[in-house]
Amino acid sequence: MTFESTKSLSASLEDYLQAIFWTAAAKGAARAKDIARQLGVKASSVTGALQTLAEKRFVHYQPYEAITLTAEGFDEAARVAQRHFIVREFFVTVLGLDRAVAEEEACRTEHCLGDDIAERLATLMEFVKAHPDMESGVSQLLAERYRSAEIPAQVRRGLVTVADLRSGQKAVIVAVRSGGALARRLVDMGLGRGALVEVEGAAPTGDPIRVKIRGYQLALRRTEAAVISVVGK
Amino acid sequence: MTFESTKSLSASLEDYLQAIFWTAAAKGAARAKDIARQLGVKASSVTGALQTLAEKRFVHYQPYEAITLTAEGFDEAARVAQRHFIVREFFVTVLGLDRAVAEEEACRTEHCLGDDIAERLATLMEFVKAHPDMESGVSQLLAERYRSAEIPAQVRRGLVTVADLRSGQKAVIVAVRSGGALARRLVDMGLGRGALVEVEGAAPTGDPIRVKIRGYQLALRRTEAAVISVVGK
DNA sequence: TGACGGAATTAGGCAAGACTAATAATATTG
DNA sequence: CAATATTATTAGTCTTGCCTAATTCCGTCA
Repeated sequence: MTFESTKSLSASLEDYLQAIFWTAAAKGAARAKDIARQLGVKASSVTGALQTLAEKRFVHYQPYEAITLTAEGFDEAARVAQRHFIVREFFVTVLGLDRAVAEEEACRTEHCLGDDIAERLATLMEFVKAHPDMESGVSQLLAERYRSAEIPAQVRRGLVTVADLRSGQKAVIVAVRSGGALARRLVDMGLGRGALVEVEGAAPTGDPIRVKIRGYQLALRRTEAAVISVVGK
Repeated sequence: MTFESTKSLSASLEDYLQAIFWTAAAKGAARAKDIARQLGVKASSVTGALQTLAEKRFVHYQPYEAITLTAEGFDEAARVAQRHFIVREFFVTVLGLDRAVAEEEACRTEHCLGDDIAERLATLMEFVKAHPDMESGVSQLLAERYRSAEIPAQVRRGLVTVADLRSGQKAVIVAVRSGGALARRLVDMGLGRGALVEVEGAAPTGDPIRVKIRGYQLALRRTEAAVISVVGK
């Protein structure tokens, strides 16, 4: 028994499908050469990919003839292209990325996001566009945070702290951002780089926060928790 | 001349690094067996990956001994883990995804998003949390749109239409969502499934929209444009 | 119609990353 | 301390996806 056709496509095959999609839309059909040029691969690689896609019934392929998509191939290509489009527009309009950068990132992201997420992103984008105050609020916050190329590394450090974790969550400490005595005291308590902390709970006010580290329980003031940068699990 | 260490890691090696990161945080060091179990691979695959990671100076590795991360390995692992965390939390808190689904999607997405985008997502998430009206507005919109599992396919069709495109953008038509006479008229004008349209411009009011199709220019009323589902380029 | 040039295909190689099977090292335990 | 059990490593295979080099096909033009 042979399984000659599987539904799911690799990132690479999705790229071939998209190249055919756009070329066929513009010219009626694609030639191997067009595809090779678009994807930056050699013609022989295209032949191989076409054979695989034909086995999976996504393209009409006869050696030496023009290539077109089957109905399933068209649907599949349209889905990938739609994800690409939505993700890129989201990166540009909501996250304020440069168009060229967004395009490049979208080329990778289109292969790893499900349709479901792409649709939700589109909905979010629509919502943001419909509320100009939010659009400007977000873009202003992003702009002031990423004004300088130097900033991101600083921001990254402080993005998530023990104070941001939910009850029951575990995290690894990556830095204690505080000079002098406080930092030393925290490190002495075991709260150093690489240590695993688990948030046990917090008082209703959110202060203090009970954490567990190396088996010991500890109560941290919110101000202390907020200087401990972590990576959450 | 040999190049024994390259900076960039494959998705697979990033996974190994993360597995070591979490295990080492919990137990001080990792064993090949732990890693194999976490990643669902055989022990022999782990050995291979460790050799590669050791060459790249991301892990301290001596055959048969416990495995720990180097300083660079820790940084790299923390960055991947941070992307994972941010993306998952974004999927859950902003996009309203189920935690389990979000976790799974994050496992793939962590490898294809740049740190820059992850940070911007975190900023957006922070903004949303700080504006309860936005949070509830988005979640309400998402909830009513994805109430039923049947809906997504319907939604997908109508997500992007000719009316949503910017001037100069190209797109492929995937469906004309209109019964009877209008659909027939549009298809007769060449606006059928698979056709490439290019938006030439729109009147200041956004109506009518001038498009080019197969070399011909055409003016579409906004109501017409809005029933033509496309995939944007 | 036959020869040429460009385009496409085949054949064979290489790297990554998984696997199995066999072997070697370490741990455990009587 | 030796026998056994567990864990890790090596060796060799398979698949995917790219490559180069050699060959084959097709259209054009003299």
